[in-house]
Amino acid sequence: MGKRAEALELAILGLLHDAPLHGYELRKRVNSLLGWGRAFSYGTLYPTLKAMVRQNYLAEDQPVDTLVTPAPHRSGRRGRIAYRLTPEGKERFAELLSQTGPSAWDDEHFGVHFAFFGRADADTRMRILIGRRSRLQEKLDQFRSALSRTRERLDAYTLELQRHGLESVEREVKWLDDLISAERRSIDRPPGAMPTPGAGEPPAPPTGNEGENGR
Amino acid sequence: MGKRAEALELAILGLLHDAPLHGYELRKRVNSLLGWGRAFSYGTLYPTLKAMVRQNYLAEDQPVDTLVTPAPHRSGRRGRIAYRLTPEGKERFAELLSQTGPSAWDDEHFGVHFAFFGRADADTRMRILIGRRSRLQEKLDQFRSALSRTRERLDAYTLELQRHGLESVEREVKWLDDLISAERRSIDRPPGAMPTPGAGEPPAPPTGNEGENGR
DNA sequence: GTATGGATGTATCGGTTCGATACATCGATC
DNA sequence: GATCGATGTATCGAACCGATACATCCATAC
Repeated sequence: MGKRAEALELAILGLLHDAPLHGYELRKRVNSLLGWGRAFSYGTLYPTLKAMVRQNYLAEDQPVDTLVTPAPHRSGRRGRIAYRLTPEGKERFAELLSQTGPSAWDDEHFGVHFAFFGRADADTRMRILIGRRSRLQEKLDQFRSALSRTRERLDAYTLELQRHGLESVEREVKWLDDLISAERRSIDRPPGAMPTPGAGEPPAPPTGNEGENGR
Repeated sequence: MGKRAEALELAILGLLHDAPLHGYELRKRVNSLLGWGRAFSYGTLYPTLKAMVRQNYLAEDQPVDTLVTPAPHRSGRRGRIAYRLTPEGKERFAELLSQTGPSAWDDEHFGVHFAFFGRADADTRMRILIGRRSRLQEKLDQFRSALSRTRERLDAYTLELQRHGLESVEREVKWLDDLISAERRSIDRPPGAMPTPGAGEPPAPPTGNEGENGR
């Protein structure tokens, strides 16, 4: 199926879980949900939607030509097709949601999985966070060794690029560490507790995070 | 030609500028040069190399079967093809290097261009940095407006994902600001000055950068 | 009133790019 | 002396993007 379409499938299932949507809106939401990453194109979205209909995860609600807006003199407005989750779709969502392994913590997948963490159980959350962390740790290691191997023969700009890349990954690891310890705390505590490891929340800063969030 | 292959072309020209390399090594260097981003596959590299040979930017040095390593009893070792820059290739490199515009500060392109900043003139550098900054500012704006539009109906995890994404972009803008002011300073100063806006260099920290680079 | 332009919407097509794989040599380790 | 992993070139089918076509709605300006 392709890694990217796999991530898209989860995103679609998750977004349609609460309310039916049509393609255009769906795409906007998917892409703002994963704001930082690459955007999905229609050329990926529509074929994926059709495939999911074929597999019976989704159903199409054709609007026939009835009132979309209760406007007068409506006749043949180009219908917008609302996609709705079937029971099989809900099952599929649960299945994808609970899966751990590389297909959950790869660069392509992690964001979507994280976005729907609220619907996953604590065990799955923890496994994915740990997996993602060690994935990044790997990346960090080869980064550092490549850097130390070639430091002499790099000019200032290339070196700065490497340094910045390294710092970004380090920062992400730190973020994950905070999330992980927040999860651990909420396991020991009543299950109604929220993570909120961000900057600005008064109650329980995760570890020792400086809130140097100027402006 | 495709945006991605365009970036690859510049990377190849830049890496071969000093010394010829063969495909395997070339791929490793390209991908470690742009460490953070997506890696290029052979399925992209080899066709691109062939196209560049066809356009006369590169020449292939077939090793025939001579000594690659001065080992004894050599005969028909599978030759590794070293790619070498032609004069036209050098011209092409200069041309790509000096171009500004979206094709220099897009997500796909910025990293490669920055990596070879040392070979570009100060004017080009500044234009690309400014362009990149405003590109990120755009992204920041739509990020923030999307966030304020939907804040209420987001659960804690989705919100945290958004917050983290936003923070990453903000951090990148800050990085660019430091680079830009370092560039400005080195324009007023003698042209032999180095940027070195990173953490750890004693001389001239760019603005007010905290070096909280623990471990 | 109407045109011009932009947001909303569905859909497809050509070409680019990926991921997996085949194939082959080399050095090491057991 | 065989098995393994790294090095190396190369290709193919499938996945994916980007651009575009087409159509309706609604604002604002003319």
